[in-house]
Amino acid sequence: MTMKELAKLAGVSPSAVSRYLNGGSLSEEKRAVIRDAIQKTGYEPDIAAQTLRTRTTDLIGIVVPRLDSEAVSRMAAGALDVLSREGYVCQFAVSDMDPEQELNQLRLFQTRSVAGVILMATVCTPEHERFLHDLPIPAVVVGQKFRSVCSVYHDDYGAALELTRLVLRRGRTRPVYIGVTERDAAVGVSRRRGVEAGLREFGLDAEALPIALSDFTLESGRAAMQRLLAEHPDLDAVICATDHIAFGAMDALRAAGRRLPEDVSVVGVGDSWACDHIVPHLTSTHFYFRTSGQEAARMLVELLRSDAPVRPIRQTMLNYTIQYRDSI
Amino acid sequence: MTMKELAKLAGVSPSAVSRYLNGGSLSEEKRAVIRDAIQKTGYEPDIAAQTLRTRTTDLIGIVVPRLDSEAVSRMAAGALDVLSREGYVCQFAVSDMDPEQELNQLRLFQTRSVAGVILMATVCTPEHERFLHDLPIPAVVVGQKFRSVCSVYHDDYGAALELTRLVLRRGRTRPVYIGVTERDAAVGVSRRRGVEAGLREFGLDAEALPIALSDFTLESGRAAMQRLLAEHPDLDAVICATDHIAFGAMDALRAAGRRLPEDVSVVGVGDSWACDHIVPHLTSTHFYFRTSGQEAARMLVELLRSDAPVRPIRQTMLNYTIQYRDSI
DNA sequence: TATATCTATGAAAACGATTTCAATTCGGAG
DNA sequence: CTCCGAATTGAAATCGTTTTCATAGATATA
Repeated sequence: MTMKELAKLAGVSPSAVSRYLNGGSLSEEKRAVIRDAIQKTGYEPDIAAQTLRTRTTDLIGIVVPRLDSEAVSRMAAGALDVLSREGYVCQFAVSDMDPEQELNQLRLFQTRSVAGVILMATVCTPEHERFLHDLPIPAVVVGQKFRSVCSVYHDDYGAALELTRLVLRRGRTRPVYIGVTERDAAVGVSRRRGVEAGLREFGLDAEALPIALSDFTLESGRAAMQRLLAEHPDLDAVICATDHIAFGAMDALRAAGRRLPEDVSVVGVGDSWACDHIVPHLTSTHFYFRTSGQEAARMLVELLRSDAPVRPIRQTMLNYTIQYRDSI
Repeated sequence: MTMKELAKLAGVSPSAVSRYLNGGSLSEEKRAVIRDAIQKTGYEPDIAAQTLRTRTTDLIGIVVPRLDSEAVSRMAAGALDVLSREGYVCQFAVSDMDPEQELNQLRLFQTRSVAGVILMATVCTPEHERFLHDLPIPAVVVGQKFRSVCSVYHDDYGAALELTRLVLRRGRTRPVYIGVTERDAAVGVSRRRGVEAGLREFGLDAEALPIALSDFTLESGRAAMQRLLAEHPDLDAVICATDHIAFGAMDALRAAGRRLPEDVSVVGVGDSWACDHIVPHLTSTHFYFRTSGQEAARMLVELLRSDAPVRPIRQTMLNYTIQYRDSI
């Protein structure tokens, strides 16, 4: 059923139908006739023809590092929630943690003529900044702070700082840190800096903080913990960049015969649902992942709807909540 | 840059360019000229125009009950993996566990002229069967068995049966079951039936099995456990329809002063990553969620690519692996 | 050599909407 | 009664491709 057929059936011109749908000036009688015809036929306009003609879509591209991760899926759910409520349709692509892939997927989306994109970034390189800034369509970054692009991110520094204070306040003096690659400005750099700031507050030498690097998996966290245990057997606290790393670290500590939390305090970041169910319950900071996705989506919608010639670059940092549990 | 402009620049007709891109008969010289022109201009054909003209797309719609769930996100990741590798683009929609919404979202996808759909179903009603069977585009269901639609599902019955055997073989005689709504044929019905079959194998009265209903949240599992504890204080085993329910049940049992696994055995289904990290480690069955998503995607691709007039209805049941841990 | 079958090619007709554009009608002001 | 602006209307152009269709040349078959 095309608009032409529908028009013939209603005894009007296609233009009239188009005006009916898009709100042009039209007499009440025609309006009624067309309404009836649509009612009867269940006519739906063809989206491909519309986009070809109007050169606009309600498609949003979302690039995520991976889908099967608690933090990411919560962000994605938040974004999808808001966007579909606002009438947009979301296309997802996975970058597989590869910065190059992130850009490739964004390029791919462009050729699919999406109206805007959301990127859950794992890094913040000058190339990324430039690419996103020069993108001809609105873009919002989640999870990393991009100076020249709209972004929504978490208070990584503050969360790590406060967790560190919490640990040191309990009298721990030989903390170690398990972090992730420095290429990740948010998780890799900000959280480490927060920890170092916490150490300095307590008069400790931040330069001397033993650090092991891990990726985002539990297994890798376990391995990192084992390395640290070998080098610093007298450690009495472990600050981890993510909860999963902390879970792995706890495994390794237990396997090494350390009592938790008597011998060693452990903290993570992210407040995974499991924090409350492993033993001991893991102290962590709650990050509002779903909210960050929703916020990014709202930002994007605003950019898409605004017809201002120059678009403001808006940054939103979301706060966190300390979840004090038994692991310290 | 349109095809027309590109053609003029190369000194050929638009048809020639189209033939170059789609493999029509074309002389080697023209081929070279066009290649150069595309090289130079970076021309990309317009997708909207293509779909308008050819009436085909490489868009796939995927409807999931929710995105932020371990099982779902793993399935989704598997599907996305295969589909994007095969050159398709995936649009996601959330049904929010509402069977009506599942159909609505599928309808929405149809108006967006997707080439095919994957539905992660929570129920299997006659209406769903009919709707999907009558869909003019290929469809694959994941997680539920639909007789008249291609589907990929797990061996819910077998997994529940074998877990029940495991529990009873340990000498437990007063098991209880925490399940989910019977509207969910896979999780609600098949798993319960598996448990009942297990009971009968050991000469127990399946009719007398105490059952509490829960939804898919940990909190709800905890509440269900509390109800069962109140009514059957002498229970010595809890079989749970999902791992999250089991986690909640373990919380409630511990709160009630029961020792795990000495006083009560607990088992779940799904093999959440956390099974290995809560205490006691939860015995469960591993389901190949990612594989199910991949498999569904492969099925769909096959349907899309096949030009056979009549499409076979293919069913795939995936096996499971018992993960024997300390909770029993 | 004549005829039939290919390949190579561009002009032009779709695909299904929106958006000029020009024509018509209709009030109301002069 | 005439004239002007606004509201209605449909014909036709347009968006950027793909796909006939027709034609011309080339090659193969008889």
